[in-house]
Amino acid sequence: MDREEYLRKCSNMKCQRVQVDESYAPSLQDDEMEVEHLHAEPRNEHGSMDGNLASHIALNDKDDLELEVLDGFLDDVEIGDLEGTVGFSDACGGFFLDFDFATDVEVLGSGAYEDSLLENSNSESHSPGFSGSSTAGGISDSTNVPNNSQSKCKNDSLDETVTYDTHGVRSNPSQPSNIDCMYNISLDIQHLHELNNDHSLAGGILSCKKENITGELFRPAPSREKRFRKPTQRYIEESSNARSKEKVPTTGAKCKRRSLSSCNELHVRVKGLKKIPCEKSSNGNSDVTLSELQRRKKNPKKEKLEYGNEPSSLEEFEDENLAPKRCRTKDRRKQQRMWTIAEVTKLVDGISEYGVGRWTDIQRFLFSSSYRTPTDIRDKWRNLLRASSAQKFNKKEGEQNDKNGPRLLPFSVASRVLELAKVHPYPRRSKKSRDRQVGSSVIESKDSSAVSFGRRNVRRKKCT
DNA sequence: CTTAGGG
DNA sequence: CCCTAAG
Repeated sequence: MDREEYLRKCSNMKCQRVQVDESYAPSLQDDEMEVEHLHAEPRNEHGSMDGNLASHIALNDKDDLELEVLDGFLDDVEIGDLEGTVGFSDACGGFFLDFDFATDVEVLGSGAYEDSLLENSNSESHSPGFSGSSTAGGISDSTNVPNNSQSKCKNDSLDETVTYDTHGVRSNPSQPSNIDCMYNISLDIQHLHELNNDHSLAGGILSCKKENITGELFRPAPSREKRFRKPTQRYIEESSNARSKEKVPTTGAKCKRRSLSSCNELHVRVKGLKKIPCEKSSNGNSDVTLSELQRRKKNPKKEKLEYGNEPSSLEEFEDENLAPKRCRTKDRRKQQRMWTIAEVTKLVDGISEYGVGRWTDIQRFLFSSSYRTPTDIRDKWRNLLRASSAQKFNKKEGEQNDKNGPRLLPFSVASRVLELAKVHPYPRRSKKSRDRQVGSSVIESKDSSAVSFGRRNVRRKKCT
C-alpha cells in the first residue's frame, strides 16, 4: 500500500539520521552527552518530528479530533523550525519549549513510557510499519521482545539519574518538569540507539506524541511567549507591586506565566548541567529575583537584630521622624536609620584601629550585631568627613549656624574624625592623583634643580 | 565578594 | 541608602 510505503520512507529517513548520530556519538552513557546531543542538532530533531507527524497524520486521518490536535502541533513545529534558522540558541530554546508543551511528562515518565518503548520494539519486530503505534499506550507485554531485559536495564539506570536530577530541580514531583521531558526524550533516543533499531526512533517519538495527545488536552502551545524580552528590574518591581493590587489573573495568563518560569528554569538547569551559553534574558531574570530575594530576606533579619541591639532614645526619635519619609519613598529602600553617637564613636574607633577602607573588618568586629553593612559604614564615614570639615569651617566662620545644621556631631567626635582624616585620607589617592602628585613633585624637583643648576639646564637646552 | 564612587 | 563598575 502507498501508505505503508510512505511510512517506510519516513522511517528510513529517521534511520539515516540515527546512524549519523551514532557515528559521532557512539556511546551515550552519561546525561551530559545526551543533553549536548540534543543541543547539537535541534533542527534534525525538528525535521524528524515533522516527518513523524506527517506520517502520523497520514496514518490516523480517520481520527478527526487527533487530526485537529496534530494540526495545531504541526503548525507549532513548523514555526519552531522556521525559528531554528534564526540562531542556534534560539533554535534550541524553541525546540525544547515546543516539545515540553507538547508532551505530558507524567505519562512519559511513568510506566507508559516503557510501554511505548516496548511497543516500539514490538512493532519493529512484527512489521516495519507503524500499525502498532497507532494504538499506542495500551500494549505492554514484555515477553515478546527478546532484547527487552537489556534495554530495560539501561533504561532503569538512566531513570535513576533522571529522578535524581528532577529532585535537584524542584521539590514537587507532581508537576511536570521540562527536565524530565528532555531527559525522557534523550533516553528514548539512547534507548533506540541501543536497540540499533531503524524504525524505532520514528515510532518512539510518534508514540510520545500520541501519549501526550491522548493523555491530556492539547494546550495551545505558548512557545511564542518565551521569546518575549525579559522585563527590566524596575518593571518587575513595579509590576509586582501593581499586581498585588490587581485582580487575580485569568487562567490563561497564569498558564503563560508558569510556562515562562518553567522555560527559564529549564534554561538555567541546562546551563548548570552543561554550561551551555544561555540566553541572557534568563540570566538576568534569575539574577534579579535572586537579589530581590536576598533583599527581602535581609530585611526581617535586620529588624530582629535591631531590637536586641541598643535602642537609644535618640535613635527611636529619629526613626519616628523618618518613618513617614520611608513610607513615602519606594518600598525597596531600606529603612533609614540615623547613626547614634555611640555608633559614630564605634566607627571612629574601628577606623583608627583597622584603618580606612577596611569596612568589612570594621563591620565584622564592631558592628557584627548591627544592621550596618560595610557600605553603610563607609557612607557614614564619608558623611562624617564632610560634616567634620564643614563643622570646622563653620567654627572658623562662627558658630551661629547651629540651627541650620540638622545635627551637629560633638566636638570630640569631630576632632577625632578630623585627626583620622589627616592620618587616613578617605578618598585614598587614586592612581591619577598620585601620578599628578608625582608629576608635581617632579616638576618641583625640576624647578629646584633648575634653580640650583640653572646654568647647566640652560646650557643643556642650548646644546640640544 | 569587597571597595569606591556617584546619585 | 542605592546602584554599579572595577579589582
